[in-house]
Amino acid sequence: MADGRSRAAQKGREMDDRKLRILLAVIDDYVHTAVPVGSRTISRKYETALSSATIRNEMSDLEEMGFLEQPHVSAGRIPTMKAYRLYVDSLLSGGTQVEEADSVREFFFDRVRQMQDVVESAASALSELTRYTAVVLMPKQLDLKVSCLQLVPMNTGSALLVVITDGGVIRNQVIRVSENLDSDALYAISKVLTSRLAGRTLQQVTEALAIYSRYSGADQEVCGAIADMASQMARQTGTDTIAVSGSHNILNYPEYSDVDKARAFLSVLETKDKLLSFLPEEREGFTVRIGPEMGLREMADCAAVCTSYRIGGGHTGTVGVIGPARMPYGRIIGILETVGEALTGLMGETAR
Amino acid sequence: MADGRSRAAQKGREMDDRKLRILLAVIDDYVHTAVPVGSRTISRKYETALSSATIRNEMSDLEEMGFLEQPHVSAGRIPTMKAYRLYVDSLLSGGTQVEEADSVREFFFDRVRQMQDVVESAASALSELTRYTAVVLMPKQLDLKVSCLQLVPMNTGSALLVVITDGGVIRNQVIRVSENLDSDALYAISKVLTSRLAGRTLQQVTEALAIYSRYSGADQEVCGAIADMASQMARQTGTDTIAVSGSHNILNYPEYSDVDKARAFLSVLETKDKLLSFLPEEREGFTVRIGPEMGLREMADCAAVCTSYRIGGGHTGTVGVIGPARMPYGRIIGILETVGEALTGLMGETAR
DNA sequence: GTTAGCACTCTTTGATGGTGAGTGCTAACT
DNA sequence: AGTTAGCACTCACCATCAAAGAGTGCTAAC
Repeated sequence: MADGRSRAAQKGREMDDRKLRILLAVIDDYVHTAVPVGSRTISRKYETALSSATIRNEMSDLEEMGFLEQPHVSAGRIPTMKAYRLYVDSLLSGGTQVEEADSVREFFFDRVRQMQDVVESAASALSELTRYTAVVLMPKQLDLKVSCLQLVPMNTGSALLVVITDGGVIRNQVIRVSENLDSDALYAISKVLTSRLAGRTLQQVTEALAIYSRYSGADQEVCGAIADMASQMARQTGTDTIAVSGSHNILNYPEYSDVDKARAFLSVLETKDKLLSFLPEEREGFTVRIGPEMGLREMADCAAVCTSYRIGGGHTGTVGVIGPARMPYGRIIGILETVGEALTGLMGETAR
Repeated sequence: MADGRSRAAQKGREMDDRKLRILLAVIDDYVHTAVPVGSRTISRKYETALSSATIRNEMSDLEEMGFLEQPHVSAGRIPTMKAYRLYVDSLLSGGTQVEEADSVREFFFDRVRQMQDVVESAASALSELTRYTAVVLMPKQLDLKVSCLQLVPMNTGSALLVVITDGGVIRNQVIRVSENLDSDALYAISKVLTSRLAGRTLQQVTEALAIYSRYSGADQEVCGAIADMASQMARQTGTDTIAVSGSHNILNYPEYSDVDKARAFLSVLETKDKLLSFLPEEREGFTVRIGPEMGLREMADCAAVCTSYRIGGGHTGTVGVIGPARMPYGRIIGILETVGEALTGLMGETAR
């Protein structure tokens, strides 16, 4: 029994180069066909030098090692979550191929560029490119500082309040103002407001205005509206803003030909909390969650590939792709890298 | 043969009150259960005074008249598109019940209100309330007139250009400006621009700026950007802006338990042209397209219920619900009425 | 260490027969 | 005449069963 642990007996249980090649071949084939892959397939399509029997032996070992499994005893093998994990890890350690950079950029240029818009078109571009579900998360920005406030006249009695923050986040809202304020008067108010409030966080603006409005009788109305908006912005930028696109792409994949499964998947995407639960905290590089790592029963056979992008002020957002565990990770990571870079670029531009 | 057309022979083919009641009962039952309904069901649940045999005779007549059909010879009956049409027409001629007004309004109030946002939250509210797919169309506005242009300083070298039109449509974009323009200088430019351009349509603004920029050397950059934006806005507001929400609700209904059907449905929603093809031109009241009236093979067993809402300037947008032909039209129409009114209210507010 | 051969397993597919819901028709009833 | 009971008939649905095919594990030979 003691030599059950000897080198010879262990031999079959160690990962060697050939085993790895076979495993990758199985993964590759399964990713494309979604059909359990048999030894003969590998023998003919990938390792033509080896016979199916040899492959069979190796696959048997790989199964014992936990990288493959059989849906039933006489079907081919399919990769386990552990196999995908290995596969992804090997991808991430090497460099990733970037080929689709051009088409990615094309997707962006035609569109209006403002924070929200950018986030949405990024999601839509990403889902179209990958044919999976794309998620883009706007960074939380609890410490946004106001850099400019301006009132733009609309009709008499109403004006558009524009707030610009250092992160480049722009928000505007229509407010009611006293009817005898013309364009110049509004501008004068804007200047005063900006000089007093610039550099403060949204939270501080809310507080400051509560005090300020006591002293200025006439503009009380305006101050109230601004305070409202500031606190609303603070709330909004403190919460996560999410853009999801291409959620129905999931229907293209046979693992979701069961409508109930598809519905479960889609309903997770609708539930902000659940969605956030498996999107990683901001961090460098790529994060890949596979199967149980997602932490949700409904997502037990899914995977999520995420990366982060930067906007001004040290804030980072998250962008990712969600699909069945059987995904072409290499391609996804390549696309995601480009999209992440494009986002960093565009957000920078908007923010500057 | 001539008296084959006599009153007696025709008798069974005329719609009388009892036939109508039975037809409505079949529709009602089928709408809720999605199962072909048999004579016995009607006899027990609806027309308890009549025996199943009598119902059977009437249903047979109704089938001959084209209001009912049998999926196969010994199944119950299901309503035809013609039946839904009759049903909807009778609903529309009477008043509609509005019960859910409160919950509709609640849905709106928490949200940011700006044109685009309003349209989107309307779609989302509508789909959540009805559990069907909701579509909201922003009105085309080819004749929008600029009422105000203003440059708001951001960092040095860039400014936010805000354009306000008479329809209340607000658009803003970051543009680069000469670095030695401070807040006051930008305001001065804004005043000049507004005074020269106010009242013109976006198209005219584009043209005017092409000329104007020849004379003013320094601000050429700014003018170019404005011209760009104006033409972009003109293009955008000339095109239809569509918000679709709850498209996956379709999966809740058994007629779409076939994934291929669901996919076909969803892909229509993604194709702007197809989507627009069955949304009615602006018109008063409710429009209901049923089955073949949709004009798309993929939508042959669907229905769309639409109504319109008004924004300032005589423009009207469209809001609608899409689902299987088997829909609780009464409820849908009620909800749609409230949403339409709410939209008219909110858009008015934004626009004023 | 690799491969050919073979028995075995288990899904898939198609055919078969029974069951039940629902109909149409006829004859009797009001 | 309109309504109802009764009955034969049809057809989807379901379970059962057998044949086919794909793929494996094991053994023996190379």
